[in-house]
Amino acid sequence: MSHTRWDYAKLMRERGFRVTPQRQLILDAVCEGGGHTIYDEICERVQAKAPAVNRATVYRTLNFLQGLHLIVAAEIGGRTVYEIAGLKPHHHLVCLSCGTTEELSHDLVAPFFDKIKRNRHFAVETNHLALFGQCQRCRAASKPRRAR
Amino acid sequence: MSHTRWDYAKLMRERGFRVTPQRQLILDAVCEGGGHTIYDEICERVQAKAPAVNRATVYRTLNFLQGLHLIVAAEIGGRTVYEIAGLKPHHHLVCLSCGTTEELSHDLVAPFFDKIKRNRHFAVETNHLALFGQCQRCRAASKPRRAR
DNA sequence: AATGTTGTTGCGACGATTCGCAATAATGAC
DNA sequence: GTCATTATTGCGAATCGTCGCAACAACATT
Repeated sequence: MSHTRWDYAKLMRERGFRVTPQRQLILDAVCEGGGHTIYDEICERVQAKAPAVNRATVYRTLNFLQGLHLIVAAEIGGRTVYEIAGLKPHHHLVCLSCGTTEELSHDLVAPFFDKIKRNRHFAVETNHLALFGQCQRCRAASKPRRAR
Repeated sequence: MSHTRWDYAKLMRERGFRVTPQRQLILDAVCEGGGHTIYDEICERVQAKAPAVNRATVYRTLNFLQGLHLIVAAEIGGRTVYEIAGLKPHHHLVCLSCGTTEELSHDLVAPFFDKIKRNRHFAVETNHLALFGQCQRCRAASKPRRAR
């Protein structure tokens, strides 16, 4: 499991938080997803091992883990997706016509963030950007934006 | 009221939609906010004039007005903020330490979107981007990220 | 001005998410 | 290992945003 690379237990205790089975299970569940994982998948994996874990606990823990920067969240297609943090930052292009999402490498984004740092002295930390627009195919077909 | 510049009534009728008091009130309410307005403020202003307007109608109308590009929405600090569209597209830098938001001109962003179009053949339409990070002052003071 | 058509609204209900609080259990001190 | 402290959980209730549907009202036609 890739998250064992960071000593998350130590990190939590250092800041006065407690390491609970629920938190470990939920962190594992996000990890098992590999890439993007939605709330339902997380709940499913957690409850397979511990059916008694409460819905509210899952929500609270996901926010908590975000606060520790152990996981990151992004809004894609109206859903919140989670993934383990610390991987290379990456981004998404979401088509407003057909709804598909493509990956956008950080290499293309980094110079833009650098420019903001130089011009505005603001250090962007967003590492999971979602940009909306029209993909190549839909643009060629000039498909209308679909209702959301 | 700045939105009277666009003949929104004509725009609606041309596309087969109807101009209702509710839609006018809600558009006014967004307008009165000047800059960013959240749902609660809109509701408050609308219900001051017409207490019977339903919650669902406000939500539906806000989406509707977005569809017509009369208003734009953005996620800032976990809240959805609305403002009158038609102004020059602009963006925001939100500081994770002190919570302040600065404006980011589209001039700085446009070349980035152009690059994406050239490289990925994807036409970004996001006209209200929010980037998170640390502002100059907090970076100098190396303030920690505040809890959310 | 009266009428018919049909886009909109208000309502109630639903699932999703958050919140307050008492019970529980992780942690440090002994 | 036992105990005290208090962060965290589970629970139920409250809130948020959306949906289906019947009643309503905007608008074109006459």
